[in-house]
Amino acid sequence: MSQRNTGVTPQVVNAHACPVREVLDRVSGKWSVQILVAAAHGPIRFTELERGIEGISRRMLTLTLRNLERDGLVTRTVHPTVPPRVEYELTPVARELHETLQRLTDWAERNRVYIAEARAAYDGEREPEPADA
Amino acid sequence: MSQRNTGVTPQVVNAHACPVREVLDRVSGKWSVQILVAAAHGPIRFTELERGIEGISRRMLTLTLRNLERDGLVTRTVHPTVPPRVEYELTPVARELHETLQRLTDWAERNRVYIAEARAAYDGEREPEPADA
DNA sequence: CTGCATCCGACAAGATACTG
DNA sequence: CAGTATCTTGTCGGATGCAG
Repeated sequence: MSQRNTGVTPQVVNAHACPVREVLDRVSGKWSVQILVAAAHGPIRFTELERGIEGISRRMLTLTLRNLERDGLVTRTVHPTVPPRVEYELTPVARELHETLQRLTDWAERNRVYIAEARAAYDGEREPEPADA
Repeated sequence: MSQRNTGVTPQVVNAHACPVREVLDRVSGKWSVQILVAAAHGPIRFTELERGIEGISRRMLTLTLRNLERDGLVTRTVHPTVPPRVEYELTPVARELHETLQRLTDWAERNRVYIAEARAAYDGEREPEPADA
């Protein structure tokens, strides 16, 4: 109970009725998906992820990685060399997820413009003073 | 600039490099998906949603609905009757999304156990004192 | 019935600094 | 190189009350 909960994962979470939310909660972290994508090409090192993701902090990288590992989505392999070398790799399950996410991407791509326009239209109706200063 | 931002939507959002995140951000709201699901069967009224979703507050229902409307995912139809009657319905684009989300659900269903076990195992390794009080 | 405004708590995530 | 610990902040979401 005195767990400080350092971040990211909803540990206690109320039982989800809906399985969709269950997935989303797991992937909804700000960085989870990007890590999944970055690691999709094959084993990748901590620092490579850090530099590859642009904007992520060490903390969030570690945290998110831990959660993915916890859920069995990535494996962590420590090579006991002189300069520590740790590699992360997607598990088969995560690869499936990655493919599914791909579908979402496709949807996003297809409808990006539609949505952007919908937003613009909606926002435009409410702030009808773009005339000038 | 003096927008108070009442909640939910990341208005200003930093340009997302990754389209996946774009979708997720749009759907990652705590209630977005459930509303999408609830409305998938056809036009549905505000109160019906409120009672059907269990646990959602009026505030969040309204806000999430607004966002979905803004993104062109739901349509809002006001029937000018004596007791106001408003119906929400998914747009075709949202229906596509709904189908895609279905894939995610399937993935979740298939691997629910796997993940649960992975978690249990991971957590178990770190708290090896379940002996007794 | 449908919806907005305000206040407030919880938690994810950023910044920074320190270690094996 | 690969983390961990602490502090702070931003934002989501809950509670409540008012209104067309």
